[in-house]
Amino acid sequence: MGHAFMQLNRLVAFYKTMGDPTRIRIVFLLAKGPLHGQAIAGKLGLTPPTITHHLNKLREINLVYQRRDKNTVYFYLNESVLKHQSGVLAKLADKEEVKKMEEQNSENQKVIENFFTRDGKLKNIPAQRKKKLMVFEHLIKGLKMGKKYEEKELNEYIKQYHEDYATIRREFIINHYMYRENGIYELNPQEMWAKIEG
Amino acid sequence: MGHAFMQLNRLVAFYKTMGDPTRIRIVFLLAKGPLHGQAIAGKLGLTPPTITHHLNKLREINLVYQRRDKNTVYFYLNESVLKHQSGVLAKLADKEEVKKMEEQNSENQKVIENFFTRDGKLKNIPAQRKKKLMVFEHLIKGLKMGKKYEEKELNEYIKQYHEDYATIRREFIINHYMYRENGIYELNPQEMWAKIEG
DNA sequence: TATCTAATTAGATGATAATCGAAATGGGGC
DNA sequence: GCCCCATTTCGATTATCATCTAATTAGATA
Repeated sequence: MGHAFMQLNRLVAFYKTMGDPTRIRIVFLLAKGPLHGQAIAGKLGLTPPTITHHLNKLREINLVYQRRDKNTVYFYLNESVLKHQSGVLAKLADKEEVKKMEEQNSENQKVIENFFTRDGKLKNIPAQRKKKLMVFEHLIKGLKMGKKYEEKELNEYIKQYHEDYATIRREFIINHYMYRENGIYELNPQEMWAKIEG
Repeated sequence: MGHAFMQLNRLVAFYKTMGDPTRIRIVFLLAKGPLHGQAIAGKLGLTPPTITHHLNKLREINLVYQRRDKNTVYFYLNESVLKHQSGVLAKLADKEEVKKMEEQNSENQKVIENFFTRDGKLKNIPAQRKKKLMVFEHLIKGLKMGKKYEEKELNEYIKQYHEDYATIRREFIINHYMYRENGIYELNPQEMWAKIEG
């Protein structure tokens, strides 16, 4: 979707998951067609619990899905994810792509500079969706991954930047930067947009 | 190079290495141009020893190289490796490519069946280079990675398959499946061709 | 309901690895 | 020859993880 920010966590999770011989072999097997657990265990010479373990890892990064037939669970490869994630790093080998990313990065920075005062306050919430998201992504950088926030605590945090904490807090939820569970707010791990470089 | 066999180890090493946030960030930094160690450490907020550690890992998979200027070492990204390794898994998302691999696999199997007797002896050494390599790759599967072989021991192993152990032993060296160091033979780690599936 | 089978969970073990502070290395400049 | 500086090595710490065996779940069949 052409963002100046990247989901570093997802990318890392993908590569970490693939950095295991057993899982690579499973992916090669599934590329030829779906298989059930015991078939995989048999072909690889490993026990069923081990296969379950690895299929869980592969499912966490959305690389496999499953369908049940009677007692047997068939596992399928999700090819689009494979293609997409492999592509991210490949782009770095392409000078043109790198230049594009840099431009987007500086575009982003310009937006941030435009909408924030020199001492870090948000002047106003951008009307344009793209810019609005850039601003939100900037704001959530000050929040800690995995930490649970009381609504009051979150309001205080947002108020550092802008009066209308209620609107912004709501936008965080709408755009899936955070989620709420009985009154407690937390960053959405899947949506941890992190600037990759220092 | 269109082999039915893959360097599983190398592929896994690549993904394992990239499965770390610090190293991904280093790669993103270097994609924009070379940098020296302390610059990287500064940009990422880590200490120099940590950076050295990660650059070693990245060098092991050939993803970076370095050039020295006075006291400062500049690190460069090796783009072709990045492109190539990213491509391997991406191919699995493409039905056509998978079919090609399967065909090569079965072609390979046919060659093995043609040149070996039913009880596993090698009938003769193929004249055609491509087939010859397939046969050698089949033979070295019985050797252990990392183990050091006396010449006599290696001869014995080859003799299981074929009389002319001297020729075959020499071919192992010529084609870089093994290397020799003062009389001791060992599989070349870089050339451990492993069949990916069970 | 009893039983079979495939899959999963739980728990244990052994191995690998990210990071840091402190110390060592090694080339450059004076 | 001596000091400076970027880099590297060493050792310790802490955390993660692949794999197994044993036990459990749960759907299907009879």
